[in-house]
Amino acid sequence: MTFGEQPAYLRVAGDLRKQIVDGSLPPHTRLPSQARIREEYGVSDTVALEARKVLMAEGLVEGRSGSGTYVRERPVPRRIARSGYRPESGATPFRQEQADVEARGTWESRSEQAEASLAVAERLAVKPGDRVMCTRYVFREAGEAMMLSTSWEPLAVTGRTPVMLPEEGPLGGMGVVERMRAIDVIVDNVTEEVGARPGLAEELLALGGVPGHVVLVVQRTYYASGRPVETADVVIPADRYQVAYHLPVR
Amino acid sequence: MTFGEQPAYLRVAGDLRKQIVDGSLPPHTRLPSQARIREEYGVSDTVALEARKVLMAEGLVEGRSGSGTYVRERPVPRRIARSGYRPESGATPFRQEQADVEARGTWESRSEQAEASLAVAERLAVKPGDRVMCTRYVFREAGEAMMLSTSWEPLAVTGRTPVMLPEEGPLGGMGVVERMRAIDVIVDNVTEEVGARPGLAEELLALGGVPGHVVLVVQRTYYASGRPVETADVVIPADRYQVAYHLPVR
DNA sequence: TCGAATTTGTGCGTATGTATC
DNA sequence: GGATACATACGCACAAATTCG
Repeated sequence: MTFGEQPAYLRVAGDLRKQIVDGSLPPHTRLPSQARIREEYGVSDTVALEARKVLMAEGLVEGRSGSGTYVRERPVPRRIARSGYRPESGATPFRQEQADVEARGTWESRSEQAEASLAVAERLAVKPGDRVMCTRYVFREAGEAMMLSTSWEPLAVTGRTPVMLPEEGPLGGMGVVERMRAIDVIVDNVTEEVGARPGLAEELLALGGVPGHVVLVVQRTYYASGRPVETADVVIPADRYQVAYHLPVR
Repeated sequence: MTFGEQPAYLRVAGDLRKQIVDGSLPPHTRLPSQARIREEYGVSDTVALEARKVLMAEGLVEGRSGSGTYVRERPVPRRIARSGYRPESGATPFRQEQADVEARGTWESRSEQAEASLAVAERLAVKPGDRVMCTRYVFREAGEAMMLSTSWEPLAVTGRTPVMLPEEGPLGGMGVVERMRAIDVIVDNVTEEVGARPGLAEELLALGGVPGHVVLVVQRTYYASGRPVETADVVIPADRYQVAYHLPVR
């Protein structure tokens, strides 16, 4: 029966997907049951099942045992600006400006001294086991957790200075660049490496997500004259946020 | 037969997974065929199949039709540089330099005129239905598909010029900035919005993945004096690549 | 409260196509 | 060409959860 090119279950999944994305199957509606799919498309039970599985794997629908398969809501992700660069003229129509999440909501943090792991040591260009200050953050936006961050700073840089603890003292909570400048460390570069993966159970617990949700992971490292002075892992739920960069060309 | 707690296919998948992660089934080795799994675990063909599918969905193994199911290598994701900024001094120890994927491998493309959808029109600051040139790319790195890209350019900018078709003429395949410069459009800004989601079945088919795998999606827009001149959706498999930005501070 | 119908999730057996060795 | 193995497909069965009369 497969005289066509594409497997039957992909054809069925594709048709249902089209109905979902074009809005004829809006969120929270039930899509046809396995039995109805079988009838309407003239396919077997296995094909109908496999097609549903494809859509579930894509996160478009969610199966509820005994009830049905429902179209999931997909909120438009908001943008989190990740670059200090801003256009010079005030009136440019960059979309970015419209929906930027204000960098500062509320946050909690906890700092502790630790020894640099292999991975952190490499990122900070120190030896594994060197003392670092490790700080964990939970950032909230309107009460809702929007990102987790774990930051490491070599004590070789901040040790025995007023800014050793990121969230204490007169410059507490001021940001890496400002704090470093206070001890005459001029941050002039930053690298951000953006990856993505399924969120870990603990992360999604903190972020109010569901197991299987995707998270963005930003590995950020600040440099002062080529020397790394801080590195951080930022974990962001990808269904609610994206990260935006604005760069000059040439 | 399911007197245990968890489904049989999960039990089988779990046992095989353990052998993979603890190294007794190293990369490139073949795991037992469906028939052998059926015998060794005393389960049906369906369960053996389902167990293999779980491992494939997790990206741990890869099925090769007619040959077997093989344990995949799990390389550290490589970095794709997304910014033209480079440090001035040649000897800086930025990790970024070490593993950058060379921007140009091989690629295929197909262009066609189309009408701007609502979303594309907004990104290009044109009216929905305006004519645009739509080009789809598949980029390959050592033969393996590493990213998909769909690009839109308003014909109001490139129409009736030598660079209307991105991949033809003397500047074919030269990149947006160069092509635009040839018609006196000076690209001076770019925004990149990075999100992530489960890949669609067709995307993962093209990228050699499996339904459910995570992809990074970069929405890139080039601007010339505040006017959008090109926008693109770049789809990248997140298990193999991450995107790297290198930015000056202040 | 009870029970019947529906629906998903899981499992079984089989058949065929097709890629690889 | 033949043997092997995966990929797709069909049909069926049953348990658990949900819904509804």
